[in-house]
Amino acid sequence: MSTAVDDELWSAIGDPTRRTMIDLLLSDGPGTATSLSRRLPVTRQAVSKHLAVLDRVGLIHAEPAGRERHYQVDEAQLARAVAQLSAVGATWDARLRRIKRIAEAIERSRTDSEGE
Amino acid sequence: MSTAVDDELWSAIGDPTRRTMIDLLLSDGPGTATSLSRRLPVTRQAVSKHLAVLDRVGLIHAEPAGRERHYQVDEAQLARAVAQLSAVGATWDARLRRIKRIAEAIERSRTDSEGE
DNA sequence: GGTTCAGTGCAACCAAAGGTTGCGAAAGGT
DNA sequence: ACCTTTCGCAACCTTTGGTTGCACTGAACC
Repeated sequence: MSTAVDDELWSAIGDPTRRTMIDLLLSDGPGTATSLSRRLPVTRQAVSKHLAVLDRVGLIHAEPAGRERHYQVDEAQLARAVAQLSAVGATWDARLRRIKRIAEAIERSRTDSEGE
Repeated sequence: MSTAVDDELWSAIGDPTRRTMIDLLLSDGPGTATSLSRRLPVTRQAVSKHLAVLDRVGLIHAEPAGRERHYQVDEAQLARAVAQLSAVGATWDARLRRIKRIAEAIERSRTDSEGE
């Protein structure tokens, strides 16, 4: 099912603000806490905390540049996260399909014995 | 990007306990707060709250049966959630690929001008 | 060199969410 | 009738996302 490490990644990308931040870092390239906060409805400090969380799980890494800290997405780690997303999706999808097959089988056997 | 409705679905399936609950409801069929709590590391009340959350966003629905309340996954809604999961995954995947292409292009132009 | 300005980090504080315990109420089995 | 099981509600604790306020540092400008 899901391990502790998986849950860390999940909870990291589960937050809507952090998802948007990853989106921004991917679409606009590396950015700082201040630059990100300008494009988000939260303060710089909130962004800074989120960056710390994402950094801890390895989804991004910082690169000090003078007085700024440039954050950048770790592509390999994000690829891993995406893989886990699709894995859960695939699991649920498969179970939904199985349930549907069973439901259809029941429906068939019910209509088969309808004339009794 | 992400709408408010999307975020509701996300935060619903973002919680590890709720994800496991959905897993259990899919694999073992309908269940009650008590039956689920027996297979989870949390109390019945915690499970009950999660069930309420999942019910509010429509991912599951309850069916009162005597003194019990049987909860069951809403397949259509879960299918929608899965679609959103894979949508985000696909977006990030595409951006990762684009970044990789750009990086390779830069690498090429760098090695081209290496002999100067 | 000193002043000023933008970017950061740290600490205190607040509200919401996940989790717990304790209790009373209602449906079932004996 | 009694006891058990399941549930819902309320109070409480802890974590987390968010805020404000302040002190610090690198860079630019005089």
